Amino acid sequence: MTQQQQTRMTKQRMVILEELRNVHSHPTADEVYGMVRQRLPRISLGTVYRNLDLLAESGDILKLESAGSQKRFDGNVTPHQHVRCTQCGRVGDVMDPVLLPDISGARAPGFIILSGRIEFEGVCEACASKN
Amino acid sequence: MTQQQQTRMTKQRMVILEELRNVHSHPTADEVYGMVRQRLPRISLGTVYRNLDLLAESGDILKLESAGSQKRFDGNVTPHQHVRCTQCGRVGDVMDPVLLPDISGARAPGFIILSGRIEFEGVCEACASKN
DNA sequence: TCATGAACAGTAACCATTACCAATAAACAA
DNA sequence: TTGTTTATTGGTAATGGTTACTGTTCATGA
Repeated sequence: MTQQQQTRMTKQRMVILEELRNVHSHPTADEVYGMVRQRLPRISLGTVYRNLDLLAESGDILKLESAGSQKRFDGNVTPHQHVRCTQCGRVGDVMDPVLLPDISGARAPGFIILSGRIEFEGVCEACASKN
Repeated sequence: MTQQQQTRMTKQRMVILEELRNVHSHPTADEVYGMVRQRLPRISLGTVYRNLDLLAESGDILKLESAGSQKRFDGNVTPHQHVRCTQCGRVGDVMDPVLLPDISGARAPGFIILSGRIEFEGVCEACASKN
């Protein structure tokens, strides 16, 4: 990971990052907690939250702020797009990114537009089979 | 508003809808509460939440689920796009919608993609002048 | 005008997240 | 290797947005 002055590579931070990179499920903080606890049973939930924030800030992981009551995290920082299940909130990766059109002309009164992205919505298989 | 069987047009629901239509600020539930309380001082916050959900479900208003800790609401249901200030969460309208590219070919393993939209991020003037 | 039950006000509960603090352990110098 | 510094931890309490509950009220159709 990107080492910065005054940040220490703790075992907890290391394991969180590893677990997140080993998985494609875009887990919530709570789910990360469950994963990490299998290797570090005494880790606290606060530590997980703190490290997820730090890792997102340093750019080692992605924090998916898109809709839903819980935030989700992604160990894959290469550019790609996401679908979110409108029923359960689960997030998946879109295979071939749809090209974002030129947004340089976009204007919004009272705002400076910095970026834009495409957000997909849909239904995951688990939810689809329930209906 | 779209009248449905077994839903009653209460004064509270009416005022919430009116206030939301009179404003372009995409308020949070709490801000709607503040606005409505000037006309109905005894309304409860729970009533505001309940009606915002019902109005969104009936399509009379928009619930902006996009990132941020608080949900925001929009009385303008004609198709348009939004910018969100990454610092304060404020939401603004994009003037001329950027055309969403064809997403019919988008694939995501384990998901059925139903829709896509462009989300803008930026900084609002209030936050920009603070820096 | 009356009867019915959807919706209300007020309040408690919920849940994801953040803050706090004494104890621990990375990182670096000696 | 040992000691010092202080970022980070575990455990827990607090926060804040939202939802659920309950007895009361009032919109609606007969």
